[in-house]
Amino acid sequence: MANIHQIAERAGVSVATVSRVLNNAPTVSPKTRSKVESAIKELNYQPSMLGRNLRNSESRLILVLLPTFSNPFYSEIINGIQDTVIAKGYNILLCETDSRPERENIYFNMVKNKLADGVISMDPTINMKKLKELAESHPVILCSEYEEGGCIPYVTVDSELAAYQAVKHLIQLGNEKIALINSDEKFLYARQRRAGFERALKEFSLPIREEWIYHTKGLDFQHGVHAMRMLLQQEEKPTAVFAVSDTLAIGALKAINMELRAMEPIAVVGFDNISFSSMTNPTLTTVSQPMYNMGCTAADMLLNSMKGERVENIVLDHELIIRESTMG
Amino acid sequence: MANIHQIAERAGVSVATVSRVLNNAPTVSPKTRSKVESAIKELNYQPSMLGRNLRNSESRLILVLLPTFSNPFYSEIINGIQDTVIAKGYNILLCETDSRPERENIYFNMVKNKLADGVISMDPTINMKKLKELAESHPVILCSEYEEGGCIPYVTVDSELAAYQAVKHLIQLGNEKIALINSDEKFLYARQRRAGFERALKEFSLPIREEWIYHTKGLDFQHGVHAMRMLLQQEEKPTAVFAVSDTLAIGALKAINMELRAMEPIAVVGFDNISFSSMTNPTLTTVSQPMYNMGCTAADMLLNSMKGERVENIVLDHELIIRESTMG
DNA sequence: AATCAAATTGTAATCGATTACATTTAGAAT
DNA sequence: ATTCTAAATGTAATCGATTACAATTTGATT
Repeated sequence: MANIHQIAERAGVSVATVSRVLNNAPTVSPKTRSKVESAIKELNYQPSMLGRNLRNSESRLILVLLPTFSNPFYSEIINGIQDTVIAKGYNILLCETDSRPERENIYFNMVKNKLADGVISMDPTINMKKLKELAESHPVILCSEYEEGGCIPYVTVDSELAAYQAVKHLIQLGNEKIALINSDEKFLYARQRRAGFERALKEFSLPIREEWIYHTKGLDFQHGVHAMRMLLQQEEKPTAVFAVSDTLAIGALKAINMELRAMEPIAVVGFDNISFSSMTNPTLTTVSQPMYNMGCTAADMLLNSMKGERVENIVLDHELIIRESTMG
Repeated sequence: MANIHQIAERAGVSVATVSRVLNNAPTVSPKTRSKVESAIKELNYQPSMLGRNLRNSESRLILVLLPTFSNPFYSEIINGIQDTVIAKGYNILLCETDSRPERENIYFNMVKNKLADGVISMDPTINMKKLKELAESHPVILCSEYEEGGCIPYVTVDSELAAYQAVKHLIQLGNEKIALINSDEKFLYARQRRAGFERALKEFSLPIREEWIYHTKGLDFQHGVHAMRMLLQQEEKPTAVFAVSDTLAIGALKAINMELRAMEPIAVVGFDNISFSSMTNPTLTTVSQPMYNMGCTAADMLLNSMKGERVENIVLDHELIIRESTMG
């Protein structure tokens, strides 16, 4: 592959002029420009990003941290990020941390090593202390999961309110025995959704019963199945369930289908509106997060932050999507 | 951020020695090494990948092309690729082409520009001509979708055989009216799965009826729903369906549930064994592809190819997973 | 023709690492 | 003490681009 010197030689100009043509500098005469352009064509030249990146001290790569590829929730967000950054000449380096701390270090180093110009983290399990340290010297944005009162800008939805509305919906349907399938409350979103759950119960003077609150060890379908099985073993069974993730809710639906063929149905509400949620039987009532838009927003915020602008936190709107799982 | 010269100065050695320490060269004396190491610690130094990459003329990035994030089939493969390449000090640049040709060009240029050292393509819609051109000068591996008799090494499963076995399973269950929900037959896998479908029918002297073969315009659930609706409008309805993707099969299941509450069930077989396929109601009989392993294999092949080794095509084993959707 | 400012082009330093080759040092053998 | 070899270290070129600054060209004006 040719380099810039060979182009310069071929076109009979200096490397500076070739570089100017490559970067559309206005001070190149038309004749010179076309000489250079034809040399580029003849030698099938592509400027090396390696040289350019070193000189410009940037990689034009955005690091995106996510806990797992297997939750479709993240796929949509990634779509938004990708569309936004590509339009600005950036690309994304997708990194699944799998909640493994040693992976985290690899990725943090990539930023320090200048292999990435900025970071969008969607990983609730991330080491916040280290991330904050990184954020002091590099652009970082949190997407979906964030830190209250922290210094890293974020885009998210109002989880507490959404949970409140979801549970209120269940109550207004006549349910008085409502269970919560939550993930680990070390995550902020889990604490917030629980808070919304409790606010709704209190507002209608319903008791909060610990035996109807189940904490899962992960967000996979199977965890939802298991959680629901445990809830169904209670002597007094709940009549409705709010799960903090669609994957859990879909697992719960599965468990209900398996265990209770003949019994009265149990209402289920999920969270995220992943595309599967309209394919289940019954279809799933859920809180729709604007995932694609959240991705775009996070990317815009990061790009602005990289330009040195101050960016404000953003809370996007959610929406309760009512489907069959809460319609008897 | 400090650079190698500052470390050299601080440690009282030359940059060459610092570089040797960084790269674990055996010819550095223990004293010198520790001097350098403490300088590195004191200045909190991280070597710049930009400089290193330029000098070594590599990016240690692998480009992975996929048509979409929204099909979970790809998520698992990516897991395998990521685990494999990370272990060798590489990272992946995930690129969703969305079947948009202009995106393709961006990505091809990234390789020519040295922003990526090699390519794994899982995109059936890719411009094969351009990819072959690229493959002449850069390492490229095809994963899942490939080109028969082409020159680019691939890893895949035997789609024709798997489809044959899936349809044979339906026939042995007593079904004589079997429909096919296929995607566009411009894709090799679609042609192969159709061939397997036809082989099974012929073997049992069943007619191939064009009105029971539906071609979708995509792989989303909704396409499966629509396809099944069309099939159910036939005056003579099929009693079983083979869909070439789990997403289509799950959509078909949904359509069956919606349209036929009281009728005798229609057996459904899918393809891929995505995790959601065990959460549907009924659970889905499907052909399991070793997705994680396929990712690992593709990554290994690419890494070997980058080392200059010749790599052979690999066909991995599949397995028919029988679940409720073919159990009456 | 001479002068001058503006437009264009070139020279060479620079980004931060690696490494071939040259040089110095250490330690053993005489 | 001298010589020699092996080990350790240093010097400087190199990868391929960008860009400040210098130098040259152009063309209008007098």
